[in-house]
Amino acid sequence: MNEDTSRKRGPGRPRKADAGDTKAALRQAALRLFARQGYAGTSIRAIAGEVGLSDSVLYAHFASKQAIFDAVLAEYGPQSSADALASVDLHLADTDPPLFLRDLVRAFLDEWDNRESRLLISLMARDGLLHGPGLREALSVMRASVADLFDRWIRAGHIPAHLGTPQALALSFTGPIGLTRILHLHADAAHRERATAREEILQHVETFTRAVFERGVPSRTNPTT
Amino acid sequence: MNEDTSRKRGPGRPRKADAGDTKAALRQAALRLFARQGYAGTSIRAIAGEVGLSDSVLYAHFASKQAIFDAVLAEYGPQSSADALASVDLHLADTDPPLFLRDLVRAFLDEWDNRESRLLISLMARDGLLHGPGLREALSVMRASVADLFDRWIRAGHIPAHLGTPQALALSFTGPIGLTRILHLHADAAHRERATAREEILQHVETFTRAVFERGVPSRTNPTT
DNA sequence: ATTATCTATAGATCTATAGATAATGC
DNA sequence: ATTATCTATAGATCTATAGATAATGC
Repeated sequence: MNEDTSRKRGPGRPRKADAGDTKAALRQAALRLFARQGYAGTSIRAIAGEVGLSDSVLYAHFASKQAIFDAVLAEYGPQSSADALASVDLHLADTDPPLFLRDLVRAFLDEWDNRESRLLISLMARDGLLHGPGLREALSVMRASVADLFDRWIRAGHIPAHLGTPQALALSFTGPIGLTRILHLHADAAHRERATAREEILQHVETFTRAVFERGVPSRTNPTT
Repeated sequence: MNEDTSRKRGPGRPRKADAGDTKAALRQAALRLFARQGYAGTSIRAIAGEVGLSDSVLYAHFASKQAIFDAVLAEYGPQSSADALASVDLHLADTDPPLFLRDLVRAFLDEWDNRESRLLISLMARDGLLHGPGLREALSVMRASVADLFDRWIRAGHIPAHLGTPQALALSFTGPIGLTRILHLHADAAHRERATAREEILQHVETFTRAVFERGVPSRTNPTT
């Protein structure tokens, strides 16, 4: 996608053929290195080196090291989760809530499994970003919208009212998903680890819907030894 | 507990009265700084400065910077959770599982709310320790023992067998707890944030037990505000 | 003699800037 | 003239070591 790094560079502006989007390449390299080694553990030199350029090139594109980090976060940071939501059939939310939740989670899992999402998780697991205001707000918005769904389902009789508040249900539902994402869907996780994580999340969704939704329950099963 | 840092130090071994446990003081300072600024973001000098000593003192107690980090992890790192388990009445596990779970979680919450546990969480939210083998193994052991409980309860008829495997139930139960701990029970969290986190965890436990346990509709336990 | 601290310093590395160089676009 | 790169370097800071200094314990 980018420059031919095997060709030796000299001073001066490169030929048009060698151009490419240097700034974007630097941002991507910075994301990779920040994710693996953290902010303080990543040097300007290392970022430039990844792209095959001289150190000082960074300062032609960004004002400072911190500015690079900010640019990375702005580009890849906590997004609105509109993408994953858009791919779900919202009609199901009223007709078949368990199926709707399953589809919703599947859509998020697809989103979370790609390389950039995983690099973002690795990045956030460093430099204290897990405890920063950005994630807190993103999660707060997310959980509120899930709580709205549960509120609707309780009032429609799909969920018994005595189980808990919509907010409590939202935490019980999203908690295992969020934890598993943070712990296992990161950049350094092997394929096997990620596959297991996805399976466990889907099993949680099944367990949760069977335990919570009114209609999914066959009348009474006697415990068999 | 430690030295009187207001007194000016000169060269040479300090008077006995000023002694204190320098190595422990250095470990504690290192934990604080590593938790707040990460490994690469914390200098030998900063650690020594926290204790009010000269930089090179570190090398009288530890072989290298990395050795300090390792010593911190060995001292404060992922412990066996024996402490929290010991304080719970194991007899309840057979007679009143929901009450047992509530007590168990309360014991963990008390443990997790102290300063050192929170510093450890902050430390792990940096330097990639959330994705390291240490935590993975600790969590694996923990989840397996919770799964054993659920297995027992399913076979004793306390939980319907159709809801899910003991492993799935263990994830559904521990997930929201673990996520909330990681996100909110850290060193920089305000008192208010932590109190809310504890409440949410306990609400999840109530919701979960009501949804999962067979006898879980003695409906009016008590109105929790 | 041993221990625990200090000062001084070597050598590496880091961020950032200054100024040179060469291709581009007008 | 502008843009995108380069080389060279300043100044700060970092880890680690060497050697001095003073209290302790035998």
